[in-house]
Amino acid sequence: MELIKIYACLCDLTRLRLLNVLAQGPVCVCHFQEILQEPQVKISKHLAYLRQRGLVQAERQGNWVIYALAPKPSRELKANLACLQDCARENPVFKRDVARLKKIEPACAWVRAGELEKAPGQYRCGC
Amino acid sequence: MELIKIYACLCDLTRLRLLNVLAQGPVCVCHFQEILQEPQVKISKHLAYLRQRGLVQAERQGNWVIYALAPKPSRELKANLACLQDCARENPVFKRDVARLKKIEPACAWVRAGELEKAPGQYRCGC
DNA sequence: GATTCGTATGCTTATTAAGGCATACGAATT
DNA sequence: AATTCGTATGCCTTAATAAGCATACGAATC
Repeated sequence: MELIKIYACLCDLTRLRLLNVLAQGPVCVCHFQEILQEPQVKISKHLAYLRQRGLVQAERQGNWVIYALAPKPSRELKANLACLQDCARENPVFKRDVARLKKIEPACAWVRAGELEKAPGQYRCGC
Repeated sequence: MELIKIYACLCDLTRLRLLNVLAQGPVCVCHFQEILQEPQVKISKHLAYLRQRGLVQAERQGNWVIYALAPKPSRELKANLACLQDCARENPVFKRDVARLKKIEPACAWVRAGELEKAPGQYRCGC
């Protein structure tokens, strides 16, 4: 059942943090490392977990892989992500993550825009 | 974190069904068996799981143990139970459970009211 | 006191998942 | 071609969980 799958995705702190950040917009893996302060393997595996279950989408842009929330969420998923957003609003961990996101926002926007193709020789992320 | 605990409780179909039924009011274990059509051990263990994590409350009345939703749910719990109710509304499994509940409603009400004390010799549940 | 009923718990087996380490991969650079 | 960067995956260990069977428990009955 769809609902079970969703709740299974939500019952891990790392995944909750990932989804909370993604609610702000697409983010690449290295930025997640910076924001969550967690090792790359951990981030990558949880993103794979979410992707396999359809909560999240990945798109490669050069060296980076940019993740985003699923484009056409089911009713259940939409409702639960909204609920999570509501619950996360007052939580220090989630708030801190979003704060860190805002700090590196320029880099994220740059990556999201796909401008790397226009900027050869600058394939370093800076994370 | 509170949220993780909640989602862990929600990521099992049996527990989801239990909570959905409990949203209608207190129910005793044997009625759960009738409603969910699942063996007693399964029901009992999942109820214990929910109770240990504070989502649910148990009260003994004679031979029966009557379960109810936690009296003072946290903001997160309240939000997620509401979300579950919303998502469950259109699901055939959940709808069927509630329908079965309505069918045996009289017996449930009788048990809930604690009238067993006034009716000695009738300790049989009828499930 | 022995039995019955409704419920809970201990034990076992199988599945799933988390975390970390090492390594593989594709793309871009030199 | 070799290297570097960002990312993914295989393997391992450990822990958590689900399910079922057998059995224990408390309360009520006989």
